[in-house]
Amino acid sequence: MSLRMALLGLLSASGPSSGYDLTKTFATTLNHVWHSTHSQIYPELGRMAEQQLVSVSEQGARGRKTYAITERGREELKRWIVEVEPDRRVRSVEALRAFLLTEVEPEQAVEITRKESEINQQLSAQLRDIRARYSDGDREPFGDFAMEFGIRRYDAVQQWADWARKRLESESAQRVTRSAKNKNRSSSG
Amino acid sequence: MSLRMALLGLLSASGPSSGYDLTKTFATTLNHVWHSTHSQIYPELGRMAEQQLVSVSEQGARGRKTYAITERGREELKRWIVEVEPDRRVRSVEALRAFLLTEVEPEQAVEITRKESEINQQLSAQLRDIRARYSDGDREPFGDFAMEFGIRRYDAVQQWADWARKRLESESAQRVTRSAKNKNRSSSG
DNA sequence: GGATACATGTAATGAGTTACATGATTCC
DNA sequence: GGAATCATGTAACTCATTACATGTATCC
Repeated sequence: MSLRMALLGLLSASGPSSGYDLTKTFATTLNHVWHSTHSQIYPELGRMAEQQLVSVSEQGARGRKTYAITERGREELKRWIVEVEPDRRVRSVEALRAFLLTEVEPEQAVEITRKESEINQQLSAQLRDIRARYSDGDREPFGDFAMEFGIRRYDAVQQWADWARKRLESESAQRVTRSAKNKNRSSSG
Repeated sequence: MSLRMALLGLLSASGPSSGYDLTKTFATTLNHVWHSTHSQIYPELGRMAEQQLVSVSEQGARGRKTYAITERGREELKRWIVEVEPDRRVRSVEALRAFLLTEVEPEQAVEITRKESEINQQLSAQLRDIRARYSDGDREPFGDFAMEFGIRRYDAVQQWADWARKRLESESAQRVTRSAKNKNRSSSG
């Protein structure tokens, strides 16, 4: 249902749009929220039209269909937001990698956390950028809460990665120190 | 591949286990990392055995099969961790709800953020608990990085929810103040 | 006339969920 | 003997990804 609700939310907030328009929004803003692509979006819009959650409000050039949210669609959306218990089952590749981090050589683990920090910093910056552009009048009314959510999540992962790298490096340092001591002991014994 | 790598990681770190054992670990610790259940785990172990990433090291009572990671499995696991670029496509119901928050009445939005904060606090506490028990000797060697990751992520969402609730409440307050002023104006005019 | 962007679709495959199904052992 | 737990499996369905497929309008 999430893809469906994301589509209804966009149609509600930004007004009537084509599948093509919606796909572009999914590729930019919504990419930080709920990823999807046209091969999922077009058939879903079709099913939603069948069920009268949206209507084809206009047919334009190049086969363009403009969809609008219906009253039924709006009701469904609101009902879902307040009534449906969110699915909290976690499936996070980042968390899994964290889980598996000690399976590889310490130097490789350090490199992974370094990269993870870098990428999450970039993603956070990307979102801050989108937010800055929105604030300049171009503002969609409902973006703020989601952007803040995304920024905080990316920042948290970045901070985790920095913490993990430091921990890995201090462990390596201890190992080096220990092996240096062993060397001294064996050469002096 | 993620389910497969989670299974290889568990077999590598905790030693030979049955599908049943692995399923229990998925239901507890790994639930905060990569959710899965027996109906996915059993067939996957079968496919992994076919491909010699694991071997059936023992057959016990009640049809119990104990799987062990093979050298090939270990290589595959390490290769995946360091070489395979993680899929960063986001699909987060929490972020989506944040996105849709302004579609419902302010009071409902406040209630949603209140609940979100509460639940994430509980999830964070749950993980801290698991970590505390691990520290008491029972320690699996590789849990720390993933637990820290999960705790930070839950805490970030909790903090977002608190921030969002405050923002929603101050907006409501402003609306109330404004409507009170309008009332005064109309009654005095 | 050719490149680019607009615009929509479908088919095959893979991953994940829910429900169904069965049987063995242990504890009381 | 009955309940609980151990233990493994499969089938139907939904959701998501990748690749294939086609055609139009605009800009240069």
